[in-house]
Amino acid sequence: MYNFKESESRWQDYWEKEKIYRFDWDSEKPVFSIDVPPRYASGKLHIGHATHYTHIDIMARYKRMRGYNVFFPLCFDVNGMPIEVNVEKKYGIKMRETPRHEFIKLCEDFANANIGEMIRQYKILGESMDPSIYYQTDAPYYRRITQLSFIKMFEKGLVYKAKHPVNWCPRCGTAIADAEIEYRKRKTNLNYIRFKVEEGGEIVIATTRPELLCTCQLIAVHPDDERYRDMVGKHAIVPIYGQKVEIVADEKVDPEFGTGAVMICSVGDKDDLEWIYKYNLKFLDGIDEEGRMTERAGKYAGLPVEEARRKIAEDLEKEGLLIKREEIEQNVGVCWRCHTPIEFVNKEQWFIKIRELKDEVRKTADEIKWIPEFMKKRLEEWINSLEWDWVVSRQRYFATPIPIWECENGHAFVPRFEDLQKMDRHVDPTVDPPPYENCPVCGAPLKGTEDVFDTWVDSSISPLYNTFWARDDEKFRKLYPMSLRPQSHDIIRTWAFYTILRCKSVTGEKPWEDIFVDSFILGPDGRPMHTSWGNVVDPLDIIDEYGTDPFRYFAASCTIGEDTPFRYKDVKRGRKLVIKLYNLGRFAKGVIREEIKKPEELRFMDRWILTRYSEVVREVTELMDEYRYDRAIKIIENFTWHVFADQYVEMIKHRLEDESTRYTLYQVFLGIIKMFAPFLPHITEEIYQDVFRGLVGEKSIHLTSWPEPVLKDEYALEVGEKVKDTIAEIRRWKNENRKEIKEIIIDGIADGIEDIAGTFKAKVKVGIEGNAEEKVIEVKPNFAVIGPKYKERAREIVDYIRNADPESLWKDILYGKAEINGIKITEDMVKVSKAKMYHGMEASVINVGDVTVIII
RNA sequence: GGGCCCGUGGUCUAGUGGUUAUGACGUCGCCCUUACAAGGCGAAGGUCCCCGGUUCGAACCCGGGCGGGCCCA
Repeated sequence: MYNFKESESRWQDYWEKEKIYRFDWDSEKPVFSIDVPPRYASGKLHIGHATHYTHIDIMARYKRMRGYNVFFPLCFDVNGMPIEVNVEKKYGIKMRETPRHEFIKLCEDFANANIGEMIRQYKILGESMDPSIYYQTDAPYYRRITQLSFIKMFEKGLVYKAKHPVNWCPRCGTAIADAEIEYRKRKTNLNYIRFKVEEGGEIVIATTRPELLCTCQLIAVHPDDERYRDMVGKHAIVPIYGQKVEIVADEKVDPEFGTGAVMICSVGDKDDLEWIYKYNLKFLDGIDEEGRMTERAGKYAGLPVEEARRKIAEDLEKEGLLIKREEIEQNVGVCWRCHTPIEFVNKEQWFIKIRELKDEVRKTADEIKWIPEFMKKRLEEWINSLEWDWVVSRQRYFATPIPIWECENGHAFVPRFEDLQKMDRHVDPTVDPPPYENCPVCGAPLKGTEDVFDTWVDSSISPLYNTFWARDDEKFRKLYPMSLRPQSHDIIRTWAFYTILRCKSVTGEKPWEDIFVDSFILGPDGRPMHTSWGNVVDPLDIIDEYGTDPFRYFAASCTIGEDTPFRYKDVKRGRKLVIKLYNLGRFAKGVIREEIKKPEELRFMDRWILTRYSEVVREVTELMDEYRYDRAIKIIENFTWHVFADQYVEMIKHRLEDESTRYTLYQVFLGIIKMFAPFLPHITEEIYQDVFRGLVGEKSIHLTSWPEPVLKDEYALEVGEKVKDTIAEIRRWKNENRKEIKEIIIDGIADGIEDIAGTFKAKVKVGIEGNAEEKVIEVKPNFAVIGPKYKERAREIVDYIRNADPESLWKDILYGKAEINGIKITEDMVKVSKAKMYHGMEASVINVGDVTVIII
C-alpha cells in the first residue's frame, strides 16, 4: 500500500538535500527563464496560489527535462499596505503615530517571519524553485534596481510632479492609482434638492452627495430637455452656502436620471473632473485627506463624509429643501486593499507619464505571445480606457523610497544613475544625504521626499532584476528578454501592463517572449471563495488528506483560461491515478529486474504498443510546448490507464520472461513515468528510484530527459488495434456467456494471435476451413469524400447509398455499375462492413470490424 | 452601458466543419483473472441552451436571443 505522506516528504527532503533544481550559470544549454510572481509575504496560502504555482512548476519541470537550463527563482513580494495593515493589527498601533523607521522594522520582521512558513509551503507543494537565485522585493539589492529603473525614466523626462486630483483612500491616507480601485455595488440615497433660481423660479437637482453642496460650481441639464428649456443660462443659488452657479446645457447629462438636472462639484468623482476641465472650474477642496469635511463645509467642517451627508440631508429636510429621497444602487470606487470608498483629493504627487507610452505598450504586447490569446484583449481594453498618468507616490512607510530630493523652489533631483549603480543598496531620502549639497539650480537647501513608491513600481521591474540589468551586461544579454511570465488575469492591468511599460521604456525591448495568463479557482459551489460564504478550501488540508500529487493532478486538470471550481472528485481521481501508477510500478519491478537488452526482433504487439506510445509522446510534447498541460495530462493518463495497463499489460502476462516483453515494458513504462514527472513529481520519483534508477543512472527522475518517440510501425498499429478490439470483444462474449473458452478460430488477422491465445489461455487457430460465406452487412456513405467532391449533389448520393440494399449495391460498385443520376459511385465514396457467415458449426461467431472470431 | 469567457448524458468535463460526440464521477449488472476491489469487464443514460443564417454537411463558423461568470465604465 502506497504511503503518500511518508513518500512525499521523503522525496522533498531528498531533492532539497541533493540540490536537484539549480540554474547552472556555466551551462551551455539554452535558457528557459521564468518571471515568477513573487508571492506576497502576508496572508495565508490559498488554493489559487497553490494551483498557480503548481502550473508554473509543471512548466519548469517540463522544460528542465527538455534540456533547458531553467531559471526559476524563489522570490517574495515584500512591500506595501497589506503588511503595514497587518503590523498595525498585530501590535495594536497606528502607522502615523509610530516613528517611521521603527514601524518599517516591524514590517520587515513580520514579513520575514512569514517567509519561512511560505518556503515550507512551497516544499509541501512540491515546487522546484531555485533558492540559489532568491530575491525579495524589499531587500536593499532589489530596491536599488527599482530606483535605478525609475531614475532612468526620470532622466528621460517621463516623471513629473503635479497638483492634480488623485484617487485617495482616506483610511490608508494615501493616493492610489486607477488600477488599484475596485468597484462595489452599494445602496445609497438619491436626494432631490430644491435650488432657488436668481432670475425667478426654482430647479430641483438630484444628487447622491449632498455634502458636496459647498463645492457646487455648476448645474447642468440636457439641451433637449423641455423641462429646463428656459432655465439654461440662468443662475441657481446653492442652498445653505448661497453661492450662485450657472445652469448650462450639456449633452452628457442623462435626462432619465433623477430630475434630469445635476450639480457639478469639484471633485465628487472622475466624471466631475471632465466638467471641471471643460467649463474651466476651480478645484475646491470639500474633503480632506482623512475623509473629513474641510472649512469650506461651514458648520459640517471636521465631520466624516458619511456623517456630514446624513446631517446635511436632515437639515435640508427641516428647511423643506429636500423634497424627496429614494434609495438607488450605485457603483462606488473603493480601495482594493481596505475597501474604503475612495475620494478625489487635489494634491501634489509624482507621476510617470504613461499616456504617451500607450502605443508603445500596445505594440510591445503584440510582440509577446499570449496564452490564452484572448487575454491580450483585456490589456488592450485597459490601455484604451487610460485617462490619467500613473500616480507613483504613496504617503506610506513600508515601500521603496522615492529617490528624490527637492528644494523649496521646486527643483527636484535624483541621484546620478552611475552613482547609484556603484552602491550596493538603495537610497533613502529620509536618512541619506542629498546627491548634491545644495540645489544646483538655485542654491537652496535640498530636502529628501518622504513619499514612497506604489508597490507596482517594484514588481514591474522583476524581469530587469532577474536578468541582472544594470549589474552585469553579459548576464543581461544572455537572460533578457525572459522566456515566460506566468500570472493571473486579475492583474493584467497592473502587473502585466506596468511591466511591459517599464521594461520597454528602460531597455527598448519586450520583457518576455510569452505570457501565460492563469485563471481563478472558485469554491466547490462555483462561486468565488469567501470566508462568509463558507466555501473556502485550504490547499494544505487537501494535501494533508490526499497528498500533494493528487492535488497537483487537480491543478493540472484546470482548463487554461477558464475559472475553475475546486473539485474534490478531481483530487480523488488523482489519488486513484497515483495508486494505479504505484501498482504498475510493483508489477514492472518484478518483470524488469536486471539489465534490459534490445531484442533482435520485437513481438508484434510490442511493436503495436511502442508505436502507440510514440504517438502519445509526440502529441504530449506538442501540447506541452504550447503550455497545454491540461490536455497533455489527460492524454498520458488515458494511454497509461486504458491502453497500457488495461490492455497491453493484460495481454503480455503470459510472456513475462521474454526479452521483447521486458524491453518494451521498460521503454514504455519509463516513458510514462517521465511524462508524468512534471505533474506528479513524488510518485514518479518513488517508482523511478525503485524500478529504474539502477538501470538509468541519474540520481533523480527530475534530472532525466523527456522521452522521444521510439517506433513508427503503421502496419503494427493498424493490425494491433484489431487484435486489441478482438480481445475486448472476446472478453465481452465471455462475460455475457459465462462459458469456458476451449478454442478460438480467427479470420482476418494473423499477427498478434499469440497474445489472444495467452490472454484467454486458449488454443487459437488462424483461418477458417469450411463453408464460409462473406456477406456485406452495411454500406455507408463517406462524407469526407462525397461532400467536397459533389457539393450540393452530395445529398442525393447519400440518400441513394443509404436506401440501397447493401449486398447488391456493393456488388454494383465493384463492377462499376453503381450510379445515381449520372454520378458513378466508386469504392472510395463508401465505407463497407462485411461479415463472414458460417454454416453447420456449433459455435459462437463474433464479428469485430472485418475480423471474424469463432469461439468453441 | 462596453468588452471578454462559458453553456455538451443526473453532476462535472474534452472536443474549432466530415460516419457512431471524449472522459470522469454517480447509477446498474457481472467478475477477488498471480500489480491494483482505491481494481477489471460490461450496460443504461444526450433536443451538444434557444431561434435564424452560411454550408453538400454545424456541438464547432456567422447573426440574434436567453442564462451564468469575469474585467472595465
